[in-house]
Amino acid sequence: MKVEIATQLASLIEMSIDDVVKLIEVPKNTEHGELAFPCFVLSKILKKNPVQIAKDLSDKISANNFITVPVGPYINFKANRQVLVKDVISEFLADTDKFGSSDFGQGKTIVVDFSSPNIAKPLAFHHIRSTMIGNSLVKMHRNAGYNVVGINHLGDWGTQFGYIIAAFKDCDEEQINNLNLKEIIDAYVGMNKAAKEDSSVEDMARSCFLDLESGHNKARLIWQKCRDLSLAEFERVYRRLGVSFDSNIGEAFFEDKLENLIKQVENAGITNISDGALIVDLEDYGITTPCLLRKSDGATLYATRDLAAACYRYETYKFDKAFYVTDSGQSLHFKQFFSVLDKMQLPFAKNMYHAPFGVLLVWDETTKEWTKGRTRSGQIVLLEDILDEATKRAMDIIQDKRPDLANKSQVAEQIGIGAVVFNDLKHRRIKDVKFSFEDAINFEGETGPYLQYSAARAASVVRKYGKEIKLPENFNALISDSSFEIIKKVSTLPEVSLRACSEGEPYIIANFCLELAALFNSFYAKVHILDNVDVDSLILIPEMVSKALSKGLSMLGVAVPEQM
RNA sequence: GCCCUGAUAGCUCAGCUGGAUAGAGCACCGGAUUUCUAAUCCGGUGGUCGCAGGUUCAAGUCCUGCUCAGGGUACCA
Repeated sequence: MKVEIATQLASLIEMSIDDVVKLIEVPKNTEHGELAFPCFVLSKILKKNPVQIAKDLSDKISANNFITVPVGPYINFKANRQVLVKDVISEFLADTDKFGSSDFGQGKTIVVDFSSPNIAKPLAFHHIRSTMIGNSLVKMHRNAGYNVVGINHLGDWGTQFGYIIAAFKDCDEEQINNLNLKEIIDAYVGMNKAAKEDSSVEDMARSCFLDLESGHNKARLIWQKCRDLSLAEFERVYRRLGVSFDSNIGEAFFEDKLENLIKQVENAGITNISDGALIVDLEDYGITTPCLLRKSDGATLYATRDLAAACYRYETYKFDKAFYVTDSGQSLHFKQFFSVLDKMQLPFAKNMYHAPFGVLLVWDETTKEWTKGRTRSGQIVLLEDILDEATKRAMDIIQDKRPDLANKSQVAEQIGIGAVVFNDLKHRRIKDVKFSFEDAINFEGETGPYLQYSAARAASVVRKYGKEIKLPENFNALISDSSFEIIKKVSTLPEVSLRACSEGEPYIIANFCLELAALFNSFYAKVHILDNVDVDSLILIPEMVSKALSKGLSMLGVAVPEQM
C-alpha cells in the first residue's frame, strides 16, 4: 500500500519514489487512517497552500485497496478494511502456531552472554535483570529464526576460592564429597571475617588459590564440588524462571588459554608496558584509560578473560552477533574490550554488542527511599525469597477470586513469577528498575498478571466456542472500528519482534502485549462474542489475541496459564 | 577534571525514522456485573516535555551550552 501510494504520488510531483516513501507516515490518531502524507514540503516548491495541495493531489490518486481523504495539509489514506482483514486472517490461519515468527535470522548465529553469577554465592534478586533480559533476547531471536547460543559465563574462578579451599583443606575426599552448599557459603563468609582480624588467614587463602591454579588434587576437588553444588542450586531457580542455557562454560575454562591470548595480542603489535602492567592503549579510539591485560604482579584481569572467551566463542560458533547482558556500570569495560578486538583486526570485532541495563532498586519502607537491593541490615535480598513471596501473594488472590480453580499452586507460581519478571522487562533496559511488591505484585493495570488474565480470558472464549475456526465467507463483522484495530495490532507482531531484536529491547514486546490486551478487553466489554450472529467470524478475535499474547509473553519468558 | 546515562502528569513510564489535540498505568473521584473470567471495562481530575539558545514550514524528538541525579574513570568483576 505504501509503495503504491508513493508511486502514484511521485508521478504527480517532482519527487523520487524513495523520497516520498520517507515522508509517508503512520498517523498517531487511528481516525486518520493507516497512512498519511504531509504536504508542507510541497507548499514551498509549488508555492501553494498545503491544504489546497492536499485536496488537489487527493483527487488524482485512486486505487481499490484504499481511499484518500484530504484533511487540512495532510492526505490521509484509509485502507480497504475488507482487503486488509482478509490478508491478515488468511496468513494467520495458514499456520496459526507460526504466526508472529519469522525466518529473518535464518542461517545466522547469535550468542547471548547473560546471567553469569559468581558461584559459591546464592542468586541475589538483582541477578534477575541479566537473567531475564538475556533470556528474552534468546527467545525473541529464536522466534525470528536465528540460531541462538545462550551462555552462562559463570564466575567460577578467582582468589575468593582460596578462602573456601583453605576452610576445607584438612577434610578427606569423602568429607568433601558430602559437603553441602550452605556449609561452603558459611565457611566462605567465616574465612572472610577471620581474614579481617588475622592477616595470616589471607596468606593461607592466597597459597590455597595457588594450589588450585597449579592443579593440586584436593584444591581441585573442593573447587569442583563447590561448582557442582552451586550450579545445581542455580538450576533450581532457573527452572522456576523457565530459563536454560546452551553452555555453562565459566571463567575457569579460559585460565589455560590466557597466555596464548596475550601472545596473540602482543603479536598484533598493539601492547605496551606501563607502570609494569601490560596494556593496550586506546587513545586512538577516544578512550583515555587503557585496557589492562596483565597486572604489574603478572596476574590477568577481567578483560583478558573476556578477550579469550570472545575468541573461543567465535571459533566455536562463528557468530554473526554477540550480546553481553550486564549492568550499565560496565560500559567502559566493554568499550575497551571491543576496541581491543577491533585493534587486533579480528573479523567479528564489529559484531559485538553490550546490552546494558540499569540497576535494581528496592523500596525501603523504613528509610523511605530506593536502595540497591539490600535490606536495612545490609543483607542481600535473595531471588528465591522474592519469587516465594510473589507466589504466596498470587495464591492469596486465587483463593479469594477463583477458589475452584484447578492446579492452584502451579498457577500461583506462574502468576507470581510472571508478575516479577514482567515488572523487570516492561521498561527500557537502561532504566533503573524500582521494585516494590505493591507495584510488581499488583495484578491490575500494566502488569504480567493483567496480560496472563487477558490471554486466559481470550482462550476461554475460544474453548467455549468449541468448533473448528475457519476462514469466514465475509469479513463484515470484523471491520468495525474496535475489531479492526485489534486485527491491525495483531498484524504488527512480526515487525514488533524484529524491532525488539534489532534494538535488543524486550520492553518493545511488553508494550505490544499491553496495547493488544487493552484493545481486546475493551472489545470484550462491548461485544458478546459467543451469542453474536457473526460468532463464526468474531471468534477469530479472541483466537488471534490469545495466540499473539502467548507468543509475546513467551518471548518475554512469562508463563501463560490456560486458566486463571 | 574527563567520559557515559537519565530528566515528560503527584508516582512509575511510553512517545519508532522531526509532523495533526503529548499518551498509558498507579493513585484520587464517579460509574458499569440476571450476559463468554469485574485480575475487566467506561468517564473525570492532573503537563512550562529539567533550563536557555539554535536549525526547520514544523522540535518532547535534531544541534550547542547549562542545571540536577546516578554511574564510570588502569592494576576488582
